[in-house]
Amino acid sequence: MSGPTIYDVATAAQVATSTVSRAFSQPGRVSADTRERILAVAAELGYRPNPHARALLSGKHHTVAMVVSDITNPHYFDLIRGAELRARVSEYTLLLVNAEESPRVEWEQIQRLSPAVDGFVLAASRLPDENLQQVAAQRPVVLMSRELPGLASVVLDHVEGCRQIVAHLASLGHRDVLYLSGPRNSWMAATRWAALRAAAEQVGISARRLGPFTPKVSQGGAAADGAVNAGATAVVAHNDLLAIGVMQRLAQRGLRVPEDVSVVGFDDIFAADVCSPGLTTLGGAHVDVGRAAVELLLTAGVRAPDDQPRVLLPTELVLRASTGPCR
Amino acid sequence: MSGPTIYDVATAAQVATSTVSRAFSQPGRVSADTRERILAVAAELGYRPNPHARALLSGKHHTVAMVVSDITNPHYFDLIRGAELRARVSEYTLLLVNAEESPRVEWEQIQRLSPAVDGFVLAASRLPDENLQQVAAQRPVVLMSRELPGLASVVLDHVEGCRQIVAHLASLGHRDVLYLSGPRNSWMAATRWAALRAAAEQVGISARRLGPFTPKVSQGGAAADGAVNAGATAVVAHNDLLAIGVMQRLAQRGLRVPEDVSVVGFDDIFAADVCSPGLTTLGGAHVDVGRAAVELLLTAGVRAPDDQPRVLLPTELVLRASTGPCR
DNA sequence: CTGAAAGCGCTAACAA
DNA sequence: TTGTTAGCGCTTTCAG
Repeated sequence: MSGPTIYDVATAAQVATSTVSRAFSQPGRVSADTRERILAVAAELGYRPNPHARALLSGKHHTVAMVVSDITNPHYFDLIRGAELRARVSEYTLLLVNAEESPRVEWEQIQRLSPAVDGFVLAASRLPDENLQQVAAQRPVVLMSRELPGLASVVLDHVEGCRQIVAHLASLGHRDVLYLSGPRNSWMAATRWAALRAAAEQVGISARRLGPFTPKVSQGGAAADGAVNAGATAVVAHNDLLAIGVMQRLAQRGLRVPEDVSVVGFDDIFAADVCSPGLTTLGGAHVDVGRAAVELLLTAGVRAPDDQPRVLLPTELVLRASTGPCR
Repeated sequence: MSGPTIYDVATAAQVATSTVSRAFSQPGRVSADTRERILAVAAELGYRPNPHARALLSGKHHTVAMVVSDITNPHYFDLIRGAELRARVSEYTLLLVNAEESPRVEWEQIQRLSPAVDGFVLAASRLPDENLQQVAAQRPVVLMSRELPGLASVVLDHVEGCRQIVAHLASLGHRDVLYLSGPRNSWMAATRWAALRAAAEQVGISARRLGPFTPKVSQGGAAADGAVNAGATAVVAHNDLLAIGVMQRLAQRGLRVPEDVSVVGFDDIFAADVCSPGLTTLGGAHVDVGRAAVELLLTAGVRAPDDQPRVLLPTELVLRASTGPCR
């Protein structure tokens, strides 16, 4: 059932359990040959250290929990991949949990896992600020795609990215952009809208907003109809999924992209490259976001609460066929 | 640091630690009012049971590890989602690990995690049969997208699916199908080839094979060139990613899909629906595969080794524009 | 450099 | 129904 323990190894190797323990955790503090003998015996017996027992005493679990606000969204998979990658490098285990877009579920999961992990990386957390602060008081936390003063975070530079989007659209002659907004409690949605609006003002064009929409393909229909009704010449959808849904509905209604309406998305998911027309979208190294978040968590050591790093990764406006000159 | 323990709760509630323990794990075996008092005190103190301590003694970890052969492949996302979903229902934690297409990494990860989880679900495992048997000897295991006598498994019915593909192609007048094969150590690749071949024979057309190819978009170029060189009129790619890569290369070379070559994929990933032409592909409820695998694992209880369930889920041939009459 | 012994937080007999 | 008492497998003082 549950394999050999250090006792078995100690007996077989004729040493004390503590020596076996040291042979594994502090190789320096055991003489070379005893250690060798122990390792040999351990290997022969098929001994595996029990992570639970280890964690119980040491308080180190070698585990980080990643909470994703909606595991359904393909965009998050790059974050997950990056996080998994970085965790593995340090021989940490990545625990994946889905919050199902529900702050309550997110909170419960975090509370449940809290005593068993070294820290949390939260992807696009939907928790209110106060709750985030509470979590941070218990365990190291790194936010992804969200910022909060006092907490470490990794985000793509959407302010700059939105500026690029608006500049691109303006250069094509558009005098107005319509933002199809994401979920109400999404920090990202608020950030993008603010950035879009500011950028628009700066170049002297108007910015409007519609929504919120659940950022899925299926919601694209409603969003598209709203956009048409608003007489938009250029729409910026909260993410690529929504953008693709918008394009599908537009095509269905006989409107051409980009001749009648230009469409821009966010995330640069794989589908944005293969759909037609190809979707102009704000991409970035999402894998690096995941990677950096775990990196920050693992090195969280001794940073003061008022000295939490905010990592800003560059975005990249990927131009494809969905944007064109204003009609 | 590490919150209150049952001792703190016991003291505060004026009961023994065992009573506190019972109040949480066997609510029935404690009088209603003492339990209520305990829970109240626990809540007030912010007590959270420590999963490690619990696991150490009980041997139940409430955790299942999911090992994915290549987390890069979007197809697995559905499996992951399904697994996460089912795990959550039973308040199990899903531990996600990536094997990076390497049997060695896969083996090491499994060994490392083995003492800390209740079982494994292995997605498209690349391990040789013997290793799988060894793993199964230590812990309950459920295979996804792979079968092995003596082990529980959940797979889509590719035999039937391949028959549908071949029938579809034959009905369009194709007299030959070319399978662009997946990785050499992929059970799926072998299964698909065997099924395709058998189905082709049955309807009296020829089947050929090229590869193996790493099933990524980037490999589609080589696969496409090989297919053209072989004079194929219909190709069946190991997955949608490869199929999309093939279509891109074909377009680049001025060949039309489906007029010159029909293309079929596997998995029905999101991109298959939005690429152009839309990709005909063998889909299925992948989320259910993930769900069923975890389900099987959690109910693994007392099944004999020779009585391991093999769940076969239906496939569905999704017809899109990439297949057409033979030229 | 190595051994003895005391727990980490919790559960599971066994009593009461 | 509740309390007492051993541990689960490991790390970590503290001696030797």
